[in-house]
Amino acid sequence: MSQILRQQIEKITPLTDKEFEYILSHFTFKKLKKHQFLIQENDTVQNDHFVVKGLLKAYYVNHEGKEHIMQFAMEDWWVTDYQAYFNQTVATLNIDCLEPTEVLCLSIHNREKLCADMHKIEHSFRKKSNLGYVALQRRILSLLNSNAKERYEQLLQQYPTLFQRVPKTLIASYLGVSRETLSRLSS
Amino acid sequence: MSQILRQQIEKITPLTDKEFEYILSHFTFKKLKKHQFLIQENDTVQNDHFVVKGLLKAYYVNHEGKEHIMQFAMEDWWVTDYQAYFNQTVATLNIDCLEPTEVLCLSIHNREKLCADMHKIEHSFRKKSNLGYVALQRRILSLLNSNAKERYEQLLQQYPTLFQRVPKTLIASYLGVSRETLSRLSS
DNA sequence: TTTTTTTTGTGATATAAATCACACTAGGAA
DNA sequence: TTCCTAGTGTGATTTATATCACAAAAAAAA
Repeated sequence: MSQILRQQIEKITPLTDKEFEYILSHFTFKKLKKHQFLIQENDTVQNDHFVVKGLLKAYYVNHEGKEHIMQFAMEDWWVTDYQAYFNQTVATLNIDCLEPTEVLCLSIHNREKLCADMHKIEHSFRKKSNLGYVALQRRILSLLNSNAKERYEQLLQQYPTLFQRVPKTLIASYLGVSRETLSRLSS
Repeated sequence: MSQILRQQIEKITPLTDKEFEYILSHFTFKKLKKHQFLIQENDTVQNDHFVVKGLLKAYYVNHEGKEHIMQFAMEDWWVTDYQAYFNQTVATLNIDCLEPTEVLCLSIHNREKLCADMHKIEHSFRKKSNLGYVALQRRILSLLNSNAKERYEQLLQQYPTLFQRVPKTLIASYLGVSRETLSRLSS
């Protein structure tokens, strides 16, 4: 079950069984129902979460009550309110489950402990973070450079499986388009 | 002169003189004139660059010849085409100098060597990358959630010094607004 | 099954922002 | 100094997209 986590780390650096066991001992397991919140605005953010199974959305709700999706997270993805998690402040994002979900939770304390104890794992986290940075840059470029239709097509190409699991309304909210406009585009 | 680099690293982790000397030996120094390119589209990207002095813009030019600024970089900032740098592919961005500029260059090979040799420096790079990730998330949220005027005001608040050094035309290009619209906003 | 909620499509209208066009200004270069 | 280019402001018009409104379809709940 947690093999999916091991596989992810081992894409960057190989581990012995002992090492992985040690790493895993720093995580806790959490099971959530559909519609259940992982994090709500103003919560203190204890954990980063590795998705073992399921699908979540992390989103910001503005003063008009409008949602904007920061990220989706499915199997093999990490999700939390990173601003709050890294700076140990209060959440500005909400994260809830679009499907029944299972996650492995890593507190900031355990994360830092792991990184201090095991150079390997710090290496792996650095690499992951670098890739994440590049992915966000791509998204920014897409927002700056492309119109609604182009952004839709780019997303469709990048994450084709997402479209079978997520309603269009939410895709629209991720792309920064109204659902009506998105509906007109795909036809 | 390179003390500015040391200061940045030491915000995360203290260094001995020896350690810093060792780190610095992995960098090369480069001096550029105004309008000179640090990276051009289709270049192979050898280095990440720490700005010691000056100001640069990293931007994407689309098929219509329109520029979109991915980031500015001034003193104490890092800049390169990260997608190309980390994946050792060819640049899609251009980076050039808005002012006479001095940078310290770190090849990907030396970066990885430093990180492998010195757990401390890998730690520092991980932390930096995490902060960068959060900053990009904020920018995405700003693009999704705010109109031109709000984005302008957010930027003004976040980087007030930038506005004294960069023409409004470029601010517009960073914000994803036409220069005419930006001009009408600020009045 | 029936009922209720969520998701989607589509018309009509409003609006923010882009584009085109031109003129004015200021700072560097000759 | 004079020229020239980069930067800026502003009007007129167009365009992409948001918003409002309603109905149909699909999915979930009872």
